[in-house]
Amino acid sequence: MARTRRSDGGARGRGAGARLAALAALLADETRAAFCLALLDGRAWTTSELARHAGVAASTTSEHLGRLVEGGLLAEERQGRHRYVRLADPEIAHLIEDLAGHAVPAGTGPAEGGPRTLRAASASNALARGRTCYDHLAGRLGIAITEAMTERGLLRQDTGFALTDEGMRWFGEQGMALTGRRTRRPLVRGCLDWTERRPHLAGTAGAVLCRHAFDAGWCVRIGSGRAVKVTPGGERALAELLGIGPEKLR
Amino acid sequence: MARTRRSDGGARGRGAGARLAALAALLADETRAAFCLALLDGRAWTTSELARHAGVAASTTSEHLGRLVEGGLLAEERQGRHRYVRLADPEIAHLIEDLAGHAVPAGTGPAEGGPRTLRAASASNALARGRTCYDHLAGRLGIAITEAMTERGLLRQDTGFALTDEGMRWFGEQGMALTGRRTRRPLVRGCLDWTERRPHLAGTAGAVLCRHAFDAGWCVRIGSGRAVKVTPGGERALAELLGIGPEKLR
DNA sequence: CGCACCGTTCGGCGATCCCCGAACCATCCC
DNA sequence: GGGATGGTTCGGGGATCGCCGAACGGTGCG
Repeated sequence: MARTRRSDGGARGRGAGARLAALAALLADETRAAFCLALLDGRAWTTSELARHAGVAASTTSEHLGRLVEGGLLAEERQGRHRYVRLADPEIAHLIEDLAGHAVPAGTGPAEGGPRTLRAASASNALARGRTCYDHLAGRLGIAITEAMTERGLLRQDTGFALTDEGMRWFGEQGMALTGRRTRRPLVRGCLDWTERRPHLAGTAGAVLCRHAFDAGWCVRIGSGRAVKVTPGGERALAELLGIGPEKLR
Repeated sequence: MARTRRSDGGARGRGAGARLAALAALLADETRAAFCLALLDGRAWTTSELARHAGVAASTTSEHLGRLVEGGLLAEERQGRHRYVRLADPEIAHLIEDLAGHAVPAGTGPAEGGPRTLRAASASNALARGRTCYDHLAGRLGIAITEAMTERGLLRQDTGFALTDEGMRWFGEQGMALTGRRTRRPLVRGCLDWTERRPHLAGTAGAVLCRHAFDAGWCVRIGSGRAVKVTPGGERALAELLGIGPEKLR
């Protein structure tokens, strides 16, 4: 039951606070938060996969997913007896990344907590080396590309975050079309990398570049997670096109 | 008592979900959300002011503020018998703005809900015309400035969001120093305006410009809220410097 | 000093929330 | 058809949360 005694005060429309609270409440549960973080890999998960991942019962998962879908954070797709869910759109993904980036306890660096087991440590290393961040590249790989583009004058980060004219040409020369896209999504945006603490290329251009990197065989996914690995051919291509030395990718 | 049965899964450090949930929980209450939205005006409020604004008891307010401060969202300053609180830093302000921007119910346009009373309608109009968004200018005023700068080649929004070299020079010519600032805050960033649905200038440059606008008498605050009004002198200055016609500010 | 005011702490009430297991429905496969 | 699997619904239990009023400590002012 909604309380009604709220002062409107700001006159920005009654209930702006209530709507903000409702949105935040969707992420204010550990289990739902774990779901959203898992879905940041950009793929669609089934109910039972998420249940196993978070360690809760299937019934619990079902209810949580219902709320997340109704709240607009997730989109669902039914296939046979499976219910696939994924993040509703890149906007949402960026919002969650952003929020998660602020959720690290103050003062703790990248080593934060630290993995407990050997297996976890190696997985953590792989993620730090290269991973996808929803639909673009992050980790040292993403940073290396972003920095190299900046050094080569394709991207400027000193007065904001935008492609230069050369940068636009470069995308075209590589066969990655950026024109003619009519979406509300920004062409370029910076996305703060929580392992590297620096922005990497996101937005439509980041997504196109990521897709191209997979299509051209520059990198491949490791296992079923978000981690990606640069192939030998990818190393050559990145060195040739952007002057990225192999040591930047280790 | 924290539950311990979580699967780590992503190996991104146990408890990433828990931390995200804890952060979101701070905003997941209608009263706390109302506090944060009120504090988006960039000023420091006292406990009792916020209590009156949100329509809750002082004791309730005190407890909420304790949690928000402990969670790092708010900074506090004690002065005599008053406790002043404000948003901890511009990062936090941007995070809340961003989250609030996504909290509008899908499909509802700027008219959303609509003010109930005549007084609320006039206040709402004033806010739509011009307001501060934490420490920079928003509303039609903020958009008009941003668009004018873009048209004049001072800012480019087509391939991201960044000042051009001319833009950097322009700031210097106006006596607004942007160099020599060494903060982790980005020099320029876009901030989505929820009444206009377009980005306006934020970041350090946005804050400097806003401060200059007040110092030079281009605009003044209306009453005690976030709304601002352009002065006659401000109209002349904006027309002269950026070619902004007075109709853009109505 | 004495009064007014701001803010905090504490006890307790009511509501909500999160979880699970059990029962049930739908789908797929043999 | 029959059995296995994925997903949902429902009831209930346990914990947390948000709120208030009352009592209390500090500060400022006449």
